Amino acid sequence: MNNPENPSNNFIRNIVEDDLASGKNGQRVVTRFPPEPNGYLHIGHAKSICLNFGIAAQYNGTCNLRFDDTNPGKESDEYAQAIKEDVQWLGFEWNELKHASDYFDELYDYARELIKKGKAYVDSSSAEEVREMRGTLTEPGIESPHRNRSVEQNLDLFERMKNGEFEEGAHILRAKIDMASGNINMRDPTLYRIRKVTHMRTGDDWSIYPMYDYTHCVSDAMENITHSLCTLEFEDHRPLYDWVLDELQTPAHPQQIEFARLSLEYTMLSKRQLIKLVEEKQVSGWDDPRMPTITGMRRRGYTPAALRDFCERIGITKNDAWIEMAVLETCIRDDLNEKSPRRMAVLDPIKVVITDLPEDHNETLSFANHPQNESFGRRPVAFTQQIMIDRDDFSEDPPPKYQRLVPGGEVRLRGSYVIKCEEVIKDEQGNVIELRCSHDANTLGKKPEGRKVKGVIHWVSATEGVKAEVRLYDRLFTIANPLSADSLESVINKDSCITMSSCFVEAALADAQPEEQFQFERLGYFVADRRDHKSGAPVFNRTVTLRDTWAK
RNA sequence: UGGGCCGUCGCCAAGCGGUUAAGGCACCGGGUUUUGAUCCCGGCAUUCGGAGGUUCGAAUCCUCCCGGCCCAGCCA
Repeated sequence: MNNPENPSNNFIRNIVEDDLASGKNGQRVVTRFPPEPNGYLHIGHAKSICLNFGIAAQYNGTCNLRFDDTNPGKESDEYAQAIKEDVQWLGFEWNELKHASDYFDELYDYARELIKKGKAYVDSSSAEEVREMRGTLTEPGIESPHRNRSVEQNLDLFERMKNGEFEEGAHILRAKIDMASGNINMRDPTLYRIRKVTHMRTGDDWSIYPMYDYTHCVSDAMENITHSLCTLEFEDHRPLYDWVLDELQTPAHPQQIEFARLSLEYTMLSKRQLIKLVEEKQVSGWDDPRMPTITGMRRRGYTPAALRDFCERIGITKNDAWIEMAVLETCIRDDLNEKSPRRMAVLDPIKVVITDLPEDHNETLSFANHPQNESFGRRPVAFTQQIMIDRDDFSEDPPPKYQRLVPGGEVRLRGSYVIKCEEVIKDEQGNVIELRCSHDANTLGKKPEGRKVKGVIHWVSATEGVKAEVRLYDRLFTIANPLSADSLESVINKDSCITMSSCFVEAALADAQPEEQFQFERLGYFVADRRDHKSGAPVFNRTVTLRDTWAK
């Protein structure tokens, strides 16, 4: 399953393979990823993107990117541009870039065909009346008084709707199916509504816009899609998808197949709710590194390869599955472990003075950039009399099995010498402000003689290191399913973003480029922030911590 | 209560009438290690929501029951 050469099967791949074997679509596999450009893509969309583009790639097919832009007013080119960027960033190339609005003319003509066949009619009932006549889940609906208008009258009204002669809400075009159907989608669904707003592409050309259920199947057919993959909530819409294509002489009749949407613990993948987080400024924007959006994850330092691996690992089924965050984090670590050069950074510094070294001591050490891969090369690291270590790596009252620095104890400075804590300096409040240590000059690249020193801690030269800001991110919510809470606000993790503003990083990090990724040894994987990082003022985001098996 | 769908290890997920019921994550050991990281090795479902039935043989077929999800936008 983890082997890209041999991906685990899923029921959709099985269907595609069966179709290929039977010659159903003449050996063609054509899929599409059809977002509405009304928001940013999130990791749930990534699942769909990987599925659609992945199926196409695996079976020598093609995949289109199609914007489902049938609801002007909610949609914008800004979103469309962002979606294109996200899909490309994830590593996919679409065959054709399409818009549902490309088919507005054909859709209109097909609607006239439906009217002529007596399969569609203009209803002049109000929205409320339509709702009342629809019935309920358990009771059938009743037929509209306008249901039996003549073809001529319907054609005339529909044309005048198109010409903008009526106000919004005055009429709708409905399919004439079955008001008593157990499937509410078949109770004379709306095909067109009047909307007098400017469309992102067609401007004011139209005053009627087709509904999703009518548009999607026709668009799929126009593009000769073979397998139209969508999420489970559209299962009930499939009979309508098929009804429309059965009534019309479209070039093809694609097969709609539904799979379960992604649910990821400790986050939330509802576009509506995500918009709220942005608007209410619970996060800094769509690309806040805590957001489950593609752009947010990118800024967080998640990689395209890791996200693709994640989508492969979680599988495709019809089960309502909740994926643990650990799966995602493992994918990120696996990729970054292999690809990230190592560096040292101290987030919460305590000064350490090596008292048995001259004040101007400055020794250049050579560090491997990757412990398992020599091709990463080496870098110089300055070791000086004054260094910084992380506050967590010193304790006067250590917990059991603590392997770091304690008063009178020894610890290895990574890649350097073994030091011993001789004296603890505190301020008036009793806070530790400095440690005075001695070093064993015979431990550079060698084990100390006659004793074992188990602990290894990272450090940065206090005089040669560079100041930096580091942002520590954590899960956005305190509970696995935030939508189950009374209010989102009550379950937001207040500690999900902690800014450490007086960090010390090794000099080699001053030249990092935005989006460049590193492992800060013993701390985790970090990325130079794509917006705020400057070479004179480095800013890093913690992508994910290292796996930590030490019970805290 | 109408219609549609789903139930295989803590979390995912293969499996499609004959397998000791894959694999991943998590977890628990053990080894290597100047990152408590990585890597390596080992452990982890006599059982497939439950009960009946069909069959030489059932997670796979049938029946009933139990649990869960979706649908009443002129949203997608």
